[in-house]
Amino acid sequence: MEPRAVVGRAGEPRTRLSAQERRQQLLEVAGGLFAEHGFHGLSMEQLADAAGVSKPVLYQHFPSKRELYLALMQDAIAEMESQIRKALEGTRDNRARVEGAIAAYFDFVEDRRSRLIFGAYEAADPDARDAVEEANRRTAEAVGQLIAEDAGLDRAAAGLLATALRGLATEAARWWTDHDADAGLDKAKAVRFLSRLAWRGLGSFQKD
Amino acid sequence: MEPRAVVGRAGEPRTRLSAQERRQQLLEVAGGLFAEHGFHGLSMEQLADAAGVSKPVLYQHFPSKRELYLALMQDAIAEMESQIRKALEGTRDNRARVEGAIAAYFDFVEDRRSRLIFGAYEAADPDARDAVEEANRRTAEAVGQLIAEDAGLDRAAAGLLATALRGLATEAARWWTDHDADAGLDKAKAVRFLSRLAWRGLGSFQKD
DNA sequence: CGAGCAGGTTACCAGGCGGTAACATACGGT
DNA sequence: ACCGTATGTTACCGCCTGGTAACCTGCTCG
Repeated sequence: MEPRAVVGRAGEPRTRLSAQERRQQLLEVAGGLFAEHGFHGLSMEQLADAAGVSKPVLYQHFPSKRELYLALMQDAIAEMESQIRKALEGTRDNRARVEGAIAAYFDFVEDRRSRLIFGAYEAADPDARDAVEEANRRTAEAVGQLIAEDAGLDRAAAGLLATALRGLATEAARWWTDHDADAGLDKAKAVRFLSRLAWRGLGSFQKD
Repeated sequence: MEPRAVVGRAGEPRTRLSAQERRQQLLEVAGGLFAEHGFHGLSMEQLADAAGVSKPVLYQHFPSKRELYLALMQDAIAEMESQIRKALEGTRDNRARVEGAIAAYFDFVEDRRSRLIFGAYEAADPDARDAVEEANRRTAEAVGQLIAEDAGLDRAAAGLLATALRGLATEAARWWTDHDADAGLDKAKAVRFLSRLAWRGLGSFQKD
């Protein structure tokens, strides 16, 4: 009945955990390590060791390495989509939407699990690729619709612009997380900068 | 003395090639296949088979899989940098520079070898990651300097904007290569669209 | 013509990895 | 107290893959 000191990784206590607790712990450890080393850079044995557990325990909770990775990825994707959509739906002011969505990307990229998504482009698994592309497509669809509405563009053009904005936000966010230390530039300021860039750029397509 | 029918891949003729010819052929085949399947998705044996040759021949020309891949990647990176720099140095009109650079990204992304670069984010190899990041840093530096000059921004801000523009161009270009079929949108038009977005966005930072 | 060498092949090895069968042990209910 | 079951371990397998040693062959040139 006591919490029994759940150990993060490679800790000593070594107590038995309930199935649910163990599963949760494994998901957390796996998320971090896969994000850091990539799918091929991490073996199930390494993962088990890091979690302070033996390999078969992993297979008690997940049917295969691939499925474990995919599950983690889907989760990260869902998290990202949710944050973006929240930013888009939280207001009716398009300027605020742009800024909110960019901020959402920045927040998400700070989470190391975001690497699971970016790393997935390695074409390795078609399912992984598809999952990411589907998510991108859906958000581009949402953004594109807003753009199309107020600029009178066709779907193709709107999709292109939406994708361009996603690229702008993600790459800038990734750069920022790697360079905020040496480039005294706080997140809020960076987000404001990019919003300005994006918003003014979009302005050139305004219908009215 | 005759050309002896160099065979692209898995062809029947099976004639001996000179070391140089063979090396060149292997580089071409490897470039295509690595781009398509990724580093981990292609074995040396598969590669050898595809080239119509046995495995040791590969090792006669390249010391290891890793080095072969890295060499191909470095080559792709050099190609990309060269095209971008050409676009930036070809004119003094900044508007034309933006459009030229975006067009260069579009051209480059159409080359399937570009996948070698994007796929390299899989953190697999630190050297691969570093090579890509260095290239990105160098072009961001070049672009950032132009931006900084005409907008009076500090290095950090200029770097952020430059990175954002790179993200905009690459992601849009990748999207376009995947969707040009279903979204009747020709390249020139797409490039013009994105240039407009980028240029107007940059306008908000103009000094004067 | 015949020998030497560049170009190419077969067959193999060692190590790592995903995955599993068989066995061991802590813990809660009665 | 004790037993059943959920939890966990040791030890192993088979396969694939990067890489190599040993051997073959046909073109070229004296």
